[in-house]
Amino acid sequence: MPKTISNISVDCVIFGFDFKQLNVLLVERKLEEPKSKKVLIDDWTLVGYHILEDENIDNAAARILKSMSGLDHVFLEQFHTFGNANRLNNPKDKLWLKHQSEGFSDRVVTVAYLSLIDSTSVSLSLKERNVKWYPVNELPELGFDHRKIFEKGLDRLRDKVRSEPIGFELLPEKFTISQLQRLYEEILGTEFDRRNFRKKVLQMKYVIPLDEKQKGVKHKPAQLFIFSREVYEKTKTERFDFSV
Amino acid sequence: MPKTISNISVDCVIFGFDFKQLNVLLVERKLEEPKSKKVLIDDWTLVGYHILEDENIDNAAARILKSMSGLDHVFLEQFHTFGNANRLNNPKDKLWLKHQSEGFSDRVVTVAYLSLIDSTSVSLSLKERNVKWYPVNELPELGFDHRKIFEKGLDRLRDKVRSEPIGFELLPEKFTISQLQRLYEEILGTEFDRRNFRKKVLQMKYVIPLDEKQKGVKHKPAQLFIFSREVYEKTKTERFDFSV
DNA sequence: ACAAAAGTGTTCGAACTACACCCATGG
DNA sequence: CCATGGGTGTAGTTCGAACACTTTTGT
Repeated sequence: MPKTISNISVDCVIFGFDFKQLNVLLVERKLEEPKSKKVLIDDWTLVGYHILEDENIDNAAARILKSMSGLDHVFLEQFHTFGNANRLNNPKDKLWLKHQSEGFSDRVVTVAYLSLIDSTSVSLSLKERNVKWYPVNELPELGFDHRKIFEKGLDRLRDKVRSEPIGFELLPEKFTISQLQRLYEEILGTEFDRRNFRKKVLQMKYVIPLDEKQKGVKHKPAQLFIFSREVYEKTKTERFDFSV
Repeated sequence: MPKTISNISVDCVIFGFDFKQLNVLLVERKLEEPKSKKVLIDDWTLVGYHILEDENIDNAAARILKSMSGLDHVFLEQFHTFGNANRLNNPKDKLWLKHQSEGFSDRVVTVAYLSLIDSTSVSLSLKERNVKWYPVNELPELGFDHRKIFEKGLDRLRDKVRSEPIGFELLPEKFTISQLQRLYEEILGTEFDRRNFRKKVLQMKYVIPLDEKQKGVKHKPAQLFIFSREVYEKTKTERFDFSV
């Protein structure tokens, strides 16, 4: 294992969408008393790790994301750095850090990343550690200050999704308009009128209709679309608001 | 001097507005060869410093901001963390760090903050170190990677100003509508129609007209307004866009 | 045939754009 | 009295909200 920097880490809030719910990827954190097998810790955390010497922090996040999901080149963006002096001070976290004994400091600043992945393209079965998708509304107990980090990541996702077409990162390459609508409704916690939503999406020149339909559904198959970042970058315009 | 953490720092991009231009606060970085008086370094940096042991990073930023401006309780928000492994690797920066000899690491991760201050309420004259407002379009050479940090801070300001009423932080408590307009035009680099801008601002219930006019101007004195964050928080509504 | 989701158009009000003339003050 | 910026209204257009029925497929 290459040497790490003891007081700087990276944590990733990785979102996925299964066409029903918005989910976040968590890793189980479990610690047993060696002899008695008494469970000392059994909760969940975001995926994260310390950065390596001579490693850029963006690269550290990409490395960690890849190690968990197998994915490369997906949406990954820093959103906040958490550095309160006492953020790892609760007993469970101190116990965990002591047992890890990998030379981590007890004053760790962590840089948090938002990641959006097409969870249909990922299978988690291979992992040694227990890794699981949890619906964002039904999270288990989280270790460290990861509840707070998660909340801020979700806030950031909600903000960004409102002003930039990043929702597509959570869908497969080809998607239907109502999948897109359900995604936005899940993220924002609202409902949209189907006709108006469709009208709005069809105006977006970067959402491109295919000559192709859904298959194997037991209702009228929907048309498939792809998102073109290229068209988006070419046609985007600035917008002035600071709402009334 | 209390002990600092050698590899974590804070840098503040502090914006001010003088009713003509958007400015940023810089500190001179000067180093002379002790004997020959030859100037080895003479450039500028953002204001920043290492965080202290047991100090929250937000508090570090507030401390640094106060030490430079004398101001407390102003807009201050983390916007990005810069942690490339080689960010302090150029010769001037290495030289500077060596001469500082305060036990700083050569691999420093810095958490950058955006700060908006009413520069009419600040006088810089008292400072020992050379501190100066520079128009954002006429910056001198910046040390370290501070040019990049500044650019990202300005981007963030432009983003935020579009969706939240934070521009008011750059104005005195009482301001006129055309001061507000000039501010937005400076930040966004655009021009607005005077009548439409006024109409839009008057719709905002959180911009409150006073029974008071400008004094000492050699034209028709303008009405003064104040911004009410309280009214804003009460009346704000979410907005869905991801623009066409 | 039925269940399930896809697809489609119109009307109304709100908001945005463009645009030109008179007013109050200091010098 | 002149220079400077303050203050005002209207018409045309675009954009968003509300709302119901028909179509296609699998079972």
